[in-house]
Amino acid sequence: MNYSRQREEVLEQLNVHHDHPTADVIFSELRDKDPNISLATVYRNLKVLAENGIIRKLTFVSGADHFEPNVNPHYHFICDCCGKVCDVPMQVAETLDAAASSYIKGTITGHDLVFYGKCDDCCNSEDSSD
Amino acid sequence: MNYSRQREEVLEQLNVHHDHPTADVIFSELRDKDPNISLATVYRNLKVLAENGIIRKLTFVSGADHFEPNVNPHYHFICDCCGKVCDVPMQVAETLDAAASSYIKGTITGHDLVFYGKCDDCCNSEDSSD
DNA sequence: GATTTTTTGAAAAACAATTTCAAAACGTAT
DNA sequence: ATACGTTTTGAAATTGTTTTTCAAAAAATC
Repeated sequence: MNYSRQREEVLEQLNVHHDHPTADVIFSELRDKDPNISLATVYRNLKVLAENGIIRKLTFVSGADHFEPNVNPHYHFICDCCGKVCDVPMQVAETLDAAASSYIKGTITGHDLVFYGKCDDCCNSEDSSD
Repeated sequence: MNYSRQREEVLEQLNVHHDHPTADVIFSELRDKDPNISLATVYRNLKVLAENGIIRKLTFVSGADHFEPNVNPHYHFICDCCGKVCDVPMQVAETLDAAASSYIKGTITGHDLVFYGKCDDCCNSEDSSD
C-alpha cells in the first residue's frame, strides 16, 4: 500500500483523535496545515485506508460516517443527547456469534455492539425544564 | 396521532415487508397504488412514525436508512455480500447494558447488536474462483 | 530522463434527506 | 353545510454526504 503525502496526513490526523471524527472534521483540521488538500482526497483516502484494514469506518451513526484508528474489535457507546461516540473497553463477547448462528442460515463472522444512553456531560448539563 | 390516507399507506406498505426496506423502496411500491404520492411524503411519514414509536428506523446500515415495523427489541444480521438485513430472533442479552455501564460514565438505556457474515443465499451462490 | 501508473484538486454528479410553500384535506365549531 | 384554523400534501428547491470525472501533478518504473 502506497502512502502519498496526503494519505499520510489523513491517517496521522485520524490518529490524533480519541473521539471518532467524520470526514469533514478531518478535512477542516487538515486544511489548516495543508490549505490545498481537497475534500475528495480526504474521503478517498479514508475509504482506501478502511478497505485495507488500516482504519475502521463506523456506519452505525446516523448521518455522516465516522472513522477510528483502532481496528481491534471493541464496542461503542453513542450519546442520544449529543451524538458523541465513545469506545467501551469491555471484553468482546465472542459467545454471541455462536448463539446467533443457531437462529440464522449462513455464517456469522462477527458483530457490532453499540450502547445507547446519555453521556456524562449531557447528564450533568441537564436542565429539568419539562 | 393522526393518520392521513398517505400515512396509512406508508405504514401498511412497511407492514407488508419481512425485509427492512429503505424509504425509496416504499416510495416506488406505493407509486404503483397511488401515482401521486411524493417521495417527501414517504420520508416525512416514515420519520413521524418512527418518532412516535410506531415503527423503527435502522441507522446501522451503510447508505440509506432502513425501516421495520417490529419495534420490540431484537437483533439483526447483515450479509456482507448482498447487504440483506434479517431479524435474529435470539433472546436479548440485557446483562450487556449492566456490564457496559461500569466502563462508561453516564447512563445506558439500551443497545443495538448487529451480526455480520454471509447469508444462506450468498453462501450457496458462491463461485470458488479465487 | 522518458514513460507508465497513481494520486491529486476542483468541479460536477449522484445519492439521501429535509425544507419551503401554496394548495388541498381535515377537524371542529357554529 | 359553511366558515375558520390546523395539518398534510406534492412538487421543487435546498442541504448534506459521498463519489465520480478529468486534466494536471506526483510518484514509481524502466
